[in-house]
Amino acid sequence: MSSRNGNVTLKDIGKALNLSARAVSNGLNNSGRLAPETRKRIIETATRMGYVPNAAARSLVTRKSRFIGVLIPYLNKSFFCNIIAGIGEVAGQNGFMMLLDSLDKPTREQKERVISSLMQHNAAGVILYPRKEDLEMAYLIRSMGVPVVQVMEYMPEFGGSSVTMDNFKAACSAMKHLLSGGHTHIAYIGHNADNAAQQERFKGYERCMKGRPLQFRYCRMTLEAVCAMTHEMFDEDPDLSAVFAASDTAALGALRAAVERNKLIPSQFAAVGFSDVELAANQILYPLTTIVQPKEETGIKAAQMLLELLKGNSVSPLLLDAPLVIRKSS
Amino acid sequence: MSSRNGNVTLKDIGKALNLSARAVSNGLNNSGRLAPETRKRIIETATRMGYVPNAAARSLVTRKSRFIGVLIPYLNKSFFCNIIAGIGEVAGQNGFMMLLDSLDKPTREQKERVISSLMQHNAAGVILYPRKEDLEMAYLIRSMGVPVVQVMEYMPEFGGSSVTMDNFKAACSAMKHLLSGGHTHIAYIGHNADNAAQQERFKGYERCMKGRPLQFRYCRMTLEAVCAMTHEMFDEDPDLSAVFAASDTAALGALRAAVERNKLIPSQFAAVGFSDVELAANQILYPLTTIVQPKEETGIKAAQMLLELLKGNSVSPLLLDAPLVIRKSS
DNA sequence: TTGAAAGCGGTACCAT
DNA sequence: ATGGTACCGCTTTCAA
Repeated sequence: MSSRNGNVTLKDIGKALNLSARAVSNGLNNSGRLAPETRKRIIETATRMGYVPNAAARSLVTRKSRFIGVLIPYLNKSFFCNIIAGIGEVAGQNGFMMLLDSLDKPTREQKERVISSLMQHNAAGVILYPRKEDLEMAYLIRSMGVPVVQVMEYMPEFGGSSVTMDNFKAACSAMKHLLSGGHTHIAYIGHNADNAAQQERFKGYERCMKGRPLQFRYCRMTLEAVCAMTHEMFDEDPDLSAVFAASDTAALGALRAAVERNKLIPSQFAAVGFSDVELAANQILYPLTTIVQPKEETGIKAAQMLLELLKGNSVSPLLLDAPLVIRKSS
Repeated sequence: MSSRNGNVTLKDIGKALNLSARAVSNGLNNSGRLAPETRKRIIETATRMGYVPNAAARSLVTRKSRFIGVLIPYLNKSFFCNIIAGIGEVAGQNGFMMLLDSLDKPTREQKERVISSLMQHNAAGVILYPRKEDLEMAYLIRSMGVPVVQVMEYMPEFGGSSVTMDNFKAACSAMKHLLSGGHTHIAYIGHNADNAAQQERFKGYERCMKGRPLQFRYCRMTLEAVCAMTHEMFDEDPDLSAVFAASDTAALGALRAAVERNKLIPSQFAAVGFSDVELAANQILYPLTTIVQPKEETGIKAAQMLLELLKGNSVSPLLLDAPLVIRKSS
């Protein structure tokens, strides 16, 4: 009698209209055969009585759900939130909900919990920001018959559907920009070398340097660590005048080192980052030139792709453009 | 036969052990009376067979769910992600999932969709970052018998459980810090005045100014807008030497204006922000002194509070401390 | 201590 | 075109 969940069932509506539950179900779902007149009366009465379908009951019998599992490494970084925001938008518009799980702790226990929650709720599909260590989990999910869409990164061993961006091309556009600024001593700062996207960025750097002496380092992506490392690079090559970094934080760290050495930005030192996270544009002094990873768009496209997959349609991998936005750091 | 959702049911396990479904259910849930020996065998067999409970079936019969609705204004800001990360952590540890909804579009349609999704899935409880315009929705949720915990902000008209922070006290600690730095011409920059938290921050400013002439503005919280406005304030009061802002972005905007006027930071101009979002610490030149809103902790405590509520325990509103972190902007 | 059976709210198949 | 009915997987009440 409590109004929890409306407590109005199909049976109730049927009783009110002298119809069977089945008729009401068909009426509301636009399925089956039904006199248009009846259908109309059903819909009217349902809204009047405040009917709300029970997702659990429906899911139980259809063996389907309207849940999209969303698996990302971290929840508390704006980068991932932006992707999620895109997914959530499309999901919501289509009556789907996200089941969010972060994979920050790569323990066996956490992975099992994630898989378990997806299975318990019978997730219809999964959107995954993949990392090497998640490969096994991805296979497990697929083996349950659940379609997986990879976003932003891509595990070629796993294959399948994906929404990614052209890291090589993006890196080249960043490099061309620096080269056209007259820089010749350009260093690359990356995060790790065993990740496809990062490798592509480095390849873009390498290619555009066309045989000029390379200078590159891999470093933990904190302002402080990168700053210290950039000082080392200055010591090594006093003519270093630009950095292309595989992340925004790294680019900012390099800029800090340059500022500490009293170099003028951007004439004596320039930096280009990668991602366009919150930090990039919101610098007091040197808003960062960077590659704009289309985070929200990636989420949107991935959700749309997954919905197509769920309809049984086939889809092709999608490669989005990542433009360069030029600000004051270059 | 497909391994989707394991497809192993209680009945299957019962068959394998020559037990009834009920016995198995009781065995796995540690409920009912059962021989300890039997219980052990049940659990063993269940794990061996890869049993995964069907959340829909359980929810259907118990009329409960293990979903926590999480309602926030925006998904694509790090501030809210940090709160969500805290909630998700506790939820996951307790077998709950978040149902995330953002209320960015304050249309009737979006609100109905949000309510509908909560009802369809029979959300056990809701964590809400409240804004004035969400009051009606909050009442609606409560009227369905669903407990609501407010986080970060607080609608006194609505009352009930909450995890917030002492904005007045925090503002005072920021002001004391500025005053102890010798500043006397201190301005306040706020966002809007019809929000309890913001009002408290202003009150803290006002109180600490102890009758000194106040200078305060309300402004859209973008770096550019605040920067322009700060220039106006400098024109009005050339002795202005510090700003206490109700947000980090605003503080950064003020700093930019000061830098543009060639003021030395922090000796000639100081700024203190509010929140400690990603941007604050990650500035190339002037990492921001700011009040640290305990975002993740707020999420954690709110989730724990909601779980207590769901157990039928009573809880008291929680007021967290928000420390000042001193960086280079002051 | 355990089994049998009913029923949660839907959907789908089989009649009529 | 519509109604009756079985059943999805689980919990719970009643019997044994």
